Amino acid sequence: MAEGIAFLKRNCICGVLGMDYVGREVILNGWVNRRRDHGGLIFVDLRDRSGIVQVVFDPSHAPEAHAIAQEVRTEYVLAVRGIVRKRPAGTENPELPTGEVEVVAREAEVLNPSETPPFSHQDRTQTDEFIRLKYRYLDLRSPRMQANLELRHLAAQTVRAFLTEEGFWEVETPILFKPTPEGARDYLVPSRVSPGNFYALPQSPQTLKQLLMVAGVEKYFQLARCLRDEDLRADRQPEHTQIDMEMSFVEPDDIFDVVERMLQRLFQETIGAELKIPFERITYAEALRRFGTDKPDMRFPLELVDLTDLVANSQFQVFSRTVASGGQVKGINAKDCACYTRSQLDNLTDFAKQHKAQGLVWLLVKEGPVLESPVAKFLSEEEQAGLIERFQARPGDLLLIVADQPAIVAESLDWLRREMARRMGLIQPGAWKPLWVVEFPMFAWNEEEKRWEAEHHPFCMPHPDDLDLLDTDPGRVRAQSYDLVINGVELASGSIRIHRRDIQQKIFDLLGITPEEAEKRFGFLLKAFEYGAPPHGGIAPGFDRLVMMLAGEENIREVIAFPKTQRAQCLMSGAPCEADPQALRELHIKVELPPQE
RNA sequence: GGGGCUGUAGCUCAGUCGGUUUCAGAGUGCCGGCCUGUCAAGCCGGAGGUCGCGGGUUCGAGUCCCGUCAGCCCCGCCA
Repeated sequence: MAEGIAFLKRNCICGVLGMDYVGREVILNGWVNRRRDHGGLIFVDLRDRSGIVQVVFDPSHAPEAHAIAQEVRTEYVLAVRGIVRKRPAGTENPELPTGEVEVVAREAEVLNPSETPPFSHQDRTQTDEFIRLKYRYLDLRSPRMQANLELRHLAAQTVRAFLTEEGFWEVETPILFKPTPEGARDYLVPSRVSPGNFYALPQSPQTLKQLLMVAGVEKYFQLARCLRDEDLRADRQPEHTQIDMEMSFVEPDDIFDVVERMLQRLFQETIGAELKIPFERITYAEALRRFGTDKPDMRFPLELVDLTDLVANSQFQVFSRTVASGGQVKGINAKDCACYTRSQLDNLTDFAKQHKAQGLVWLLVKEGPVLESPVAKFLSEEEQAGLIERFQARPGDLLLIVADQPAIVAESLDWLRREMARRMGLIQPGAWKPLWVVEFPMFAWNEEEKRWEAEHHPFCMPHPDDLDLLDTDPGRVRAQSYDLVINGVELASGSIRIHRRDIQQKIFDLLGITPEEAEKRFGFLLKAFEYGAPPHGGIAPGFDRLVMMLAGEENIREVIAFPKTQRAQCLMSGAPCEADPQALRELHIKVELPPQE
């Protein structure tokens, strides 16, 4: 081997060292995690991916190695040859997995020095994310990020192993493709050899996986990168990974079954958590009625109670007028919260108003039970008794009521319900409550554009009982679609697809997609469906969100090696950046920016 | 496209009412010295700042106002 390249190569890793290694000579390679210079003895905590071990440099035993240890600094890459020995009595470090032993250095070699790092994961402070992202390769050295990367890897391997056992094939689909029918903005890639034409980066492999069903693959999956040019959030990146799945000859139950067992195994093998299967199921309509949202957090009760009929003729006009104008009156019972102070109640009212409610009616349940509230005098005895009964209220409870149009009642009470669960400490740490939400509406009415839109996507199969409604009342058509919600987070979305040309045509008609447009956008798919498309369906659990959940992270960036900022930039590399003029010429692209001040 | 929070030393932050012996400060890191059992080593010393950037108000701005840039959170959008 050439001079300067040969080095003291490791034959052991740091994290495994323990009493069973005592007396052995090992060679370790790693980074200087910390150095403690006592003038005579120097201690170096050497770190590799597996962990940290203390190396002792003693000038009286190995002066040359000691001299090198004097020169090294944090994050230097170091090779050490030495003897593992039990630490002297009283100097063991119980905080460190390898803390019973240490390595007495005989020889050391600096494999590479390091600049002083701009920040250290050993600081007790939390480094600003801007700095972490700029030096992401340093940030990824932290135990937290290493653990997240490993967890993500383990999750991917578990999913692959499980689906392989179930007979799925992993098929890679192209990244350069056509716009997908998902409704988000596409990332476009210009074609050099076909001037003026563009690829779209896939928002999902939706059409391709359906083609794989036509192709007879029967069970497909892919850890698929999905790209959408939309604004970012704590749980949204421009590129994310889905466990994309599709199966032939299935009904929703078949898909639920395989996903439930997959997640059960995934939670078990990554974090040792037990998911009970089958998961609970409710319809979209029921979710909205009971929780005000299509992704309810089932870790706590606080269900919405409907009072609309009870107060329809109330003297309290906030209630009766709302009902008369087609609105609803609903509320939640916050058990044992009647002790809330006036300022706490005002604070809750503000919270409800921030989430679109016009106001919040609160009633304290006192001994009797009787209701205490500024509005109590407007409520008849029957109404008060009815409220107490309907809320199953007991002295000490706090009733929170919103009267408004149904959508606003749902939204504000959903927020209020989650906020009260937080304030009341109703969420048990480590609780997992998966839930299938089924039978989403097929269409949503776009008021601005005065037309129907697909709630999921246009290849979603309508509920068999609702096929007639396609002609008469599209708004009531339920889709054979389903979401998987865990702890209030939407984790997967899927459906049974349309494999019959006549139904597909009807859907396109309703969505206002002309035959010409359908031909242009998905002609390749429709054509394929004419050659014996099997009944099929699928689902796509969001892999980043899953890992985020398993890792207990609040932010998707913590489980992605090189994430982007909210402005979709990579602070480390500076992407996106200007293109080379020559490259633009070859692509026949002229950049025209808005005038600058 | 909109709302909110943040921006002061490499990093994490304090900086009160606009001034005066707190106005360029602390901890940590860094550099140097001492130190043979530390593990957040210790002790002594030192260097280090365009207070994000631009403009304005004022006798005087880290501090007040306007604009702008960047990061984060949220709404819209989207999964």
